[in-house]
Amino acid sequence: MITIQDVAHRAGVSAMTVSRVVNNQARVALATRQRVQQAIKDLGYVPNGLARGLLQGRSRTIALVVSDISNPFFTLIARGVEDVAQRCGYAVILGNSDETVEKERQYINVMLENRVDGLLIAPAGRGSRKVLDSLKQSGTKFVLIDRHVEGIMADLVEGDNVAGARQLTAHLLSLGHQRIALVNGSLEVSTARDRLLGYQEALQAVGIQPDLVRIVGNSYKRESGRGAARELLLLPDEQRPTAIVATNNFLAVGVIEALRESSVRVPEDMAVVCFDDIELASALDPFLTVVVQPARTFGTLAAQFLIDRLRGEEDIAPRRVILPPELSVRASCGARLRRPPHG
Amino acid sequence: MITIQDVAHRAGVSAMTVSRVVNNQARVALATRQRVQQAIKDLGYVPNGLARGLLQGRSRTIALVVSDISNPFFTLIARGVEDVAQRCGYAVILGNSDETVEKERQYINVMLENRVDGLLIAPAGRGSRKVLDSLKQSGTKFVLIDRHVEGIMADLVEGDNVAGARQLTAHLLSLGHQRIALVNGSLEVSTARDRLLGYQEALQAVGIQPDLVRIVGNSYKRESGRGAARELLLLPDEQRPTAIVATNNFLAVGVIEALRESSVRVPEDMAVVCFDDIELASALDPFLTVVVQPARTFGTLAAQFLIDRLRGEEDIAPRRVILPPELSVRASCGARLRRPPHG
DNA sequence: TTGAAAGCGCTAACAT
DNA sequence: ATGTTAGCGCTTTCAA
Repeated sequence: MITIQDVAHRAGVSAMTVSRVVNNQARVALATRQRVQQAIKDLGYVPNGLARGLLQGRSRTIALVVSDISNPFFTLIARGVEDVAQRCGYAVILGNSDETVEKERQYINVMLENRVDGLLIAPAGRGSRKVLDSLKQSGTKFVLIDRHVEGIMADLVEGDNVAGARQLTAHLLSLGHQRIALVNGSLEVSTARDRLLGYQEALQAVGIQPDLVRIVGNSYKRESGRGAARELLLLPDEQRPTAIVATNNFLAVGVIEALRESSVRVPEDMAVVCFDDIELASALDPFLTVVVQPARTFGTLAAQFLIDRLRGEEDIAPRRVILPPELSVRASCGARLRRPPHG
Repeated sequence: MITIQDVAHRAGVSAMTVSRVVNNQARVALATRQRVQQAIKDLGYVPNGLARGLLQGRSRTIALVVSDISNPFFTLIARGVEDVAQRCGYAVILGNSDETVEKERQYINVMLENRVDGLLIAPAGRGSRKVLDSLKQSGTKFVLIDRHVEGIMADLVEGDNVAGARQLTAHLLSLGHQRIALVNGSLEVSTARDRLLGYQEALQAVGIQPDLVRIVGNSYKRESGRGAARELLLLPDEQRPTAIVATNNFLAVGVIEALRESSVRVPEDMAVVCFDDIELASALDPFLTVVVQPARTFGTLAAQFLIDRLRGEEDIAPRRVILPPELSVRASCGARLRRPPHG
């Protein structure tokens, strides 16, 4: 590897001068600067960020830890983060926690070893509190994305999950549905808790008992949605829901798969609505009503917050932003309750 | 920050001993080891990867540069890469080139500054050759994903794009279509060139001139697909295609959007097939025939290849893997040509 | 405007 | 089984 010394030697100057050129510092004679730049090109010199980072105590790198990057919701967040980071001169290291606190902890540790300047985290659950507390203690900057954790005061960018779930449920009510089930992820995650709340609020507001709740263990997975829907279909006719609120895109897909298995048509026989857009699908064949969150903005905002902190906003109180979701109504005709509720 | 010296001091040993404990090296007395581990815990010591990397000349970090992480195809690749990297003790730095050679070059440079041990790259185009050549020259390990570049011999994992396009086109022919258009991305990218080839082969095999080709400038973007489809709709009836092959998921969505704008029904009035699955959508509402590629496997394989190289397979010839795509036929009834071709 | 010296935190190589 | 020395490539500080 070419070092700064090599360049210095070739250009007939000291390493310091080369350093100054590389970092665009002022006090270098034009002629010298050009000579140095030529040497850099000739030798193909690439500064060693590790050495620089070691010395300066920062790496110009930030971490993004989400549950699963292959969820389009987090993908969009990643894209937003990456854009902002890039513009501000930071590289992004990626980690998937798979919704487990343990894997999350491991990742965060790796990130800390790599001396990331800060972290963006969608915490896996309440158990994340421990790691986050120790991060806080060590003075490491971080921003929470999409999910909060009780007892952790930190910068946060999330959606209004209560309102979103309320809107979805109210939408179904407005179409005439009375028996509305909720298929929800593990309550470890704040989004699941908040969405449950919104669902309950909407039903209670019209005097309906919110008792058709299925909490899947294995959070927000397609398989879980499928299992939950199967259970619901086993209910006797007069208890079976006529509509299902799935609290996330993966769950919704699982639910619909299970319904199709049993030849239950969507939305004619069973209305389905869910949180999170289903990306390209929606453009193609509008089929189910969803609550869309500005995921990319989650990413850009959070990254911006983090970088602001890194630039020295030490003692400013944590910024907590709650972005409003948007109800995107589709297939509302099909979803309208056709037969009067049984029984 | 806590350094190894601090730990050494607290445990009453030398830094070397601490280092040995941290790295699980053998020759440390059990008692000493425990004392050191206690000190590490007490102080919350996290080894400095920058210092270690500087010394050892490697960072245990690899780079992934794709055109756009928010394309589900690349998302899945990223997930595969991340899994393998994680298992092998590497962190992954992410970059989006947005299909521009210039942004790609910048990213690669940043990655090199961060002293990544190797790179996984889906090159933006033929212009990528320059960067890749210089990577090669500098001895930096890299693996190409999804796209090859003329003149660059390196490890490669891609799909059989010629065969895939041939299958899509043949499928349409088998349904009775004769005027089949191709909406393709910029020929800068190898996938676009190969897909064009497959399309041409399939048509020529049955004696049809493959002249209904639209190459969009702005590679593989939704907007481009929309524009191309609009153009095709402007053709006089007897020239207008009855089916469209879109060479990527984004283009397909754009095409379908444009068709819907003009009240052309898919697939009844115009059949559409495309490369790349449309993720969750396909599970929900099978509507168009696609060529699915094992994207996640692209990622895991490529990462494996890279890591193999990093572990010292210096002089082994480049491994070039071409994974077979799979034609997933859907909505074939609707896509069958109904009216005999005009004219 | 330029350079010399010192040291960031760690571990390879060599003692003991 | 443990310790000492030296130096990875860079920049901060001070001097010229």
